Amino acid sequence: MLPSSTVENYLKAIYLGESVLPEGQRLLPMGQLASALSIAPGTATTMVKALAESGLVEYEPYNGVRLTASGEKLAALVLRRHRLVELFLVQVMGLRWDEVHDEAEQLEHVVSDRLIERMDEMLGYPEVDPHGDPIPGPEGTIKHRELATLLTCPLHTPLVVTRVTDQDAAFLRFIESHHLKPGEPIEVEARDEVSDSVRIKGRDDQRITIGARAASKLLVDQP
Amino acid sequence: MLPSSTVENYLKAIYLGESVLPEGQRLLPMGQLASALSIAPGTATTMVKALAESGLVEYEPYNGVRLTASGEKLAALVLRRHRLVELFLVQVMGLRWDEVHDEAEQLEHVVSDRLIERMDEMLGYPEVDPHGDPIPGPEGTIKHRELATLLTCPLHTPLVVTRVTDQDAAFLRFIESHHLKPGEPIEVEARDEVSDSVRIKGRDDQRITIGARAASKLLVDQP
DNA sequence: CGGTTTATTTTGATGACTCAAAATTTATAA
DNA sequence: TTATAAATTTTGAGTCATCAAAATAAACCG
Repeated sequence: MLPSSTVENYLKAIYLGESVLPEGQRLLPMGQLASALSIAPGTATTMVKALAESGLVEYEPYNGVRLTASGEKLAALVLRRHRLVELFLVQVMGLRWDEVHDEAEQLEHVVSDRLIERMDEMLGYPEVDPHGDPIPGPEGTIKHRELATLLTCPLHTPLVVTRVTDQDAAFLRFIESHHLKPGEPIEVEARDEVSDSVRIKGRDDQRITIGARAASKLLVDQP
Repeated sequence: MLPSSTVENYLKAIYLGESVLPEGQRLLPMGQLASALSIAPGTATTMVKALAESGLVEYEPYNGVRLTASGEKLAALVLRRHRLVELFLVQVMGLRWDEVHDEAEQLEHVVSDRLIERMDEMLGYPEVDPHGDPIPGPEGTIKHRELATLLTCPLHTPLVVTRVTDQDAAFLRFIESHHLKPGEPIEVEARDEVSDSVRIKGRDDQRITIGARAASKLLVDQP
């Protein structure tokens, strides 16, 4: 039984949802899953029970859902396809990084293993996609690094943007126009609780202040 | 209302089915449609009635179905995506011509206009796909040429294979291994009713005899 | 603790697509 | 022309994925 696009989307959403959960917990609440997929809560419950039947998830009524080993592998493979496709569309097809997410969202369900491996080869076995998200290997193994956000990183320290965890096209264009794409050097000059903002020194010592919400979506690393 | 993959497949099958019909007729029988799509005859009837509701086809009970102008345009655009994708997979991705049909069968339903136009551009606005099938333009216009098959072409005349109208992978590999791909020079030496076969002189004067069934799938043109 | 809010699950229905098998129509041929 | 064969349509049912709204459980708070 190969999984339907719907099942793949559920697994992917659970995978991504789990990874944002506070340490320890690891059970994704149904409400969160439902809103990630833009479906009614009742629908999520029904589908998750079916996924549990198939051994792809563990389901605890009223508590939430988590992937089993096989569910996680499947989810990682969907993510692998998604991210390789994104990178391919940018690198080979010359599409803009803000327009590839939606396209990949469709392609991830139909692209064959054969084609994906060909893309992987053409791209030189890359480790991250255009947003800095890690690309799982062909076996579904993912190497993930702990990165600080602009809210948690040290101040006045040279850093490099390495990941942008939001696929909204307008946000991505904003990031690009201010030279904050993965790879760009950056330094946090100040954070202010009251104004809910972060001041950044970027390329050519340009200053820019962004909201905490946006800042939390930029992950940085030591250069 | 954008058409579902299912609707696209019906329109494509009707389009292709119509084109093989004996002159004049132009009404595709339900049975043929059903078997082209590998579905039960009753299912075809039901769906076709729905398509007629949407104005995509004309349906005459017990006689068959034909595309309306809008249905034909939609079908041509599906075919455009299918054929551009096939050519892209061969030319850019380096896949074999016998393995791209199935992949394109999936991709044709999800690939965006943006991406298709990009492929078209990268390929230099090609007119035919790897099997010699014509690629409809972005408006759904198709330029089609009358070609003879190996059963109808003149004997002892230099010709060029220009189209192979069968997507079966084994057949395509056979064609390739005997240098009968589109572009190859060829000459029909003899036809024999009794043995139901055709003798061909190909590249380097190599002789090969194939069945009439197979011969009817090779279209040729004056060099 | 007890009442209220919030999250989750259940219930009943729907739409798109499919099948198998029965009923019907059309075509064929003796 | 009339019986038989072949093609087509109808009928009844099933699957998958979804929703809205009612019922229930859990969490929160004064």
